[in-house]
Amino acid sequence: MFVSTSYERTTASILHADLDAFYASVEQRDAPELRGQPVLVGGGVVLAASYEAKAFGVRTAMTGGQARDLCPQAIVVPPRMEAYSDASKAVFDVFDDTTPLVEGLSIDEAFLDVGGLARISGTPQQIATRLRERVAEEVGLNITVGIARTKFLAKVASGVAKPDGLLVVDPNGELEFLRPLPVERLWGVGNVTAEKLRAVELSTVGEVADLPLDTLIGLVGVATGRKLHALAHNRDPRSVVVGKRRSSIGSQRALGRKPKKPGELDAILRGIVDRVTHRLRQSDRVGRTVVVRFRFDDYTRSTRSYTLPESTADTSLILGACDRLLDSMAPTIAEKGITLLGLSITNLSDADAVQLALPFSELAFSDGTELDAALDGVRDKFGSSSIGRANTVGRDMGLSVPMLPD
DNA sequence: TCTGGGGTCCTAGGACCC
DNA sequence: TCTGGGGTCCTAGGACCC
Repeated sequence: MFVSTSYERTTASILHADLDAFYASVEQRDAPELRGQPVLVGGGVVLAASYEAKAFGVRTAMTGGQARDLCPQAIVVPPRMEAYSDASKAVFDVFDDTTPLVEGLSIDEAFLDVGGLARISGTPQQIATRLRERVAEEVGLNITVGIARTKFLAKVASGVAKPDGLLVVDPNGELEFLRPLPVERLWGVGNVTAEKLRAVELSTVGEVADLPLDTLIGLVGVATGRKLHALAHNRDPRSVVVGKRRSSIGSQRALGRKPKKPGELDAILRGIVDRVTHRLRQSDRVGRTVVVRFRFDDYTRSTRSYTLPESTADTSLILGACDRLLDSMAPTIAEKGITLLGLSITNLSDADAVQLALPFSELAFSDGTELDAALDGVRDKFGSSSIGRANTVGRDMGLSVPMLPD
């Protein structure tokens, strides 16, 4: 991982790039007859809606029924996850070609730090304009870009500017931009938190900012309270971080309400385990914690997890753990009925990494020389040119050492 | 025609260790 | 024998995001 320089910025040089109505736009790009039409991706629940559909009030995560009430003429298409994944890769290639400092947030958005590129590529605004043109020409999709001094403001800016827009937040006008915005614009404020805030008559960012920290913590909890307090005061020191890796890989399937035949759940689980372990192996990761996810007929949810003694991507090992977790839930499933089955593998590490533990008693940190010597020893022994994740494990320092090809 | 599919981060209690 | 402080790991659940 590489973190961009964390000096206090004075110029707006962080870009937040966000693909517009991503899944629906890919569908319209690939099927000309869908262009200009209200398009919904996903029938049961709306995964994405084209802007033509959004004009009727359709929103992501609505049920199919609600969406069709609002927009009966909408064309519904099934999701094509692989097409979206390919389109995402093509867009990220353009990002990576723009600056080495790219931090992906999800399949359709990323932060780009263009602070050091003035001499080579021009101002952030010029860079963003070219980026939008390139993504349109080379991938055939629209992106919206927000530009600001901090990540948070850049993301807010892109949200305000979409669709197909570009907005710069002037470093001299940040509070004027921020304070009138509705609280929902704050990162981490969803329905639940927004309701809590609105219940005490707080509706704008400025009103949240004027609240004492302790009051805010009392309303929404410690972690959320501190975060919101900082963001509402326009404090966001986070840098663009390159090379972040996903920390879980999972898959799930909605099952509908119809009664399940004997053995049906086992077969579905088997399919999900196959899919997830295949993706693990493809990305050269192994995982240690198996999380099985359940949703019941009454739409309550539960998870059951089990941590294996060692990380693995082995189908039969993970399937065995899943079977036991499914069995432990069998009485509840029999009683309530099941409508969703899912699996996540977490606690991920690199499949080719060697886990080492170095006793602290053999290390001294006063000037770092002993630590360096120990790490040199590791490099010699394993022929590795880089040391991966380091963490403390009891009285040892744990190291994850990627085994690189010679 | 009621309810995707992929993720992240935080909290809190209990077990366990030194 | 009793008390305790400090820490990690595991499990389960909840909020939030796209």
